[in-house]
Amino acid sequence: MPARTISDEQLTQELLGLFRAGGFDGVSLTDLQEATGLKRSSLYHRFPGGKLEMAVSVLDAVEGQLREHVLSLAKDEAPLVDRIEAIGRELSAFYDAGRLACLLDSMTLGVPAADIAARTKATAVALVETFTRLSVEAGQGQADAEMTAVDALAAIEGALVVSRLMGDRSAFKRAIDSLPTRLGVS
Amino acid sequence: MPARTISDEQLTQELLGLFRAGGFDGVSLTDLQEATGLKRSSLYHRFPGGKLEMAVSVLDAVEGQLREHVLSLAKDEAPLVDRIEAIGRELSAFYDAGRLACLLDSMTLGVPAADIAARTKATAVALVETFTRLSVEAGQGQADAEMTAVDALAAIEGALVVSRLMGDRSAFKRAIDSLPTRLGVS
DNA sequence: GTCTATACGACGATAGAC
DNA sequence: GTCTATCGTCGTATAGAC
Repeated sequence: MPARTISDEQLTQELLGLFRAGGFDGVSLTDLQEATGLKRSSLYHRFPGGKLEMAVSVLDAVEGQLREHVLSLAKDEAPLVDRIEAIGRELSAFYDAGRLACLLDSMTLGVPAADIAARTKATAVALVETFTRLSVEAGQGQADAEMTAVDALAAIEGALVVSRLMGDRSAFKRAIDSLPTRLGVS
Repeated sequence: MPARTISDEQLTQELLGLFRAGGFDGVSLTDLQEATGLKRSSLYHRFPGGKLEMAVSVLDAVEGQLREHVLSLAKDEAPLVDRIEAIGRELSAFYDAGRLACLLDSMTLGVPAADIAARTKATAVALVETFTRLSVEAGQGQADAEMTAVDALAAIEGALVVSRLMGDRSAFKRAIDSLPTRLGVS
């Protein structure tokens, strides 16, 4: 079995970079082969389902990374504020302080394939559930906690859009920095 | 001069519907001719610059509508809260209570053409400037007003993304309803 | 596992009849 | 002003050699 010239992890990261910036329709197989250094047919060897399978694979990888490296922080032993701030730092790193678009936004334009709609929704729900738990822990009632959780996610997503539109990253920083307050930590 | 089978206004509205939902790359000329009832070549007769000119034309029309029907409300004679609420109602109508995506988001994915980047930015700036003026009028200092204005726009944009992701329109309603408070009206 | 070569449809765009 | 017909390119996807 000949060695792979690029690892699955690296491959997924390159695909992620393109899909998050351009969306599903905005990225061509030519773009993908240039970014990965693999020819079309090699990409099809790795992803027999073609471009759709590549996109789904990226979404799965992102949800996995998110759960493992970000949302898991919510269950640490540290004080509540510290955990929320740690999550904020991880999110800021994932979006390169607001310079990178959100995959959930770019992949849901147009009429997304069912696989894509289901996975983007699941990832959004995972984020909201974590924020909700933190907010409940901060003392909010369940209903209020769910609302503030959704609004916190919206603040981040919106800040990323505005950052792209106006080239001003300060809104993203505020969305991250305000996370503890938003979730109800005095 | 033979009569036009579809008015410029109707034509632009159909193009807007497609571009806001699918973004520039996500919409094909075939989509456009089906939505407008005009054949490719007729679309090119109206927009010699092709798809890019159609997109730019839509962006210009939206900025015009926004200035005329929404932002103009900021200069009415009514009390400040009433004017902000009126703007909220117009924005809610424009986005069909959160069911429709924002053109500024969908058109800036990928590497947008220079014309598109310039116009989306100009429209975003127009919104922020109006929000800023209202916030200053509410008693905030200039720097604070600019921040809250950007955050208010981000809240709306983010709520639209979340609405699309999770199918929950309540976040959009909250973003609109909280507009007066956000802009500093007690 | 990766490559070259190719199939074939959809893409944006244009020419010319009416 | 709208149409039919067509161009050349790029899209996704596949076959088969190495």
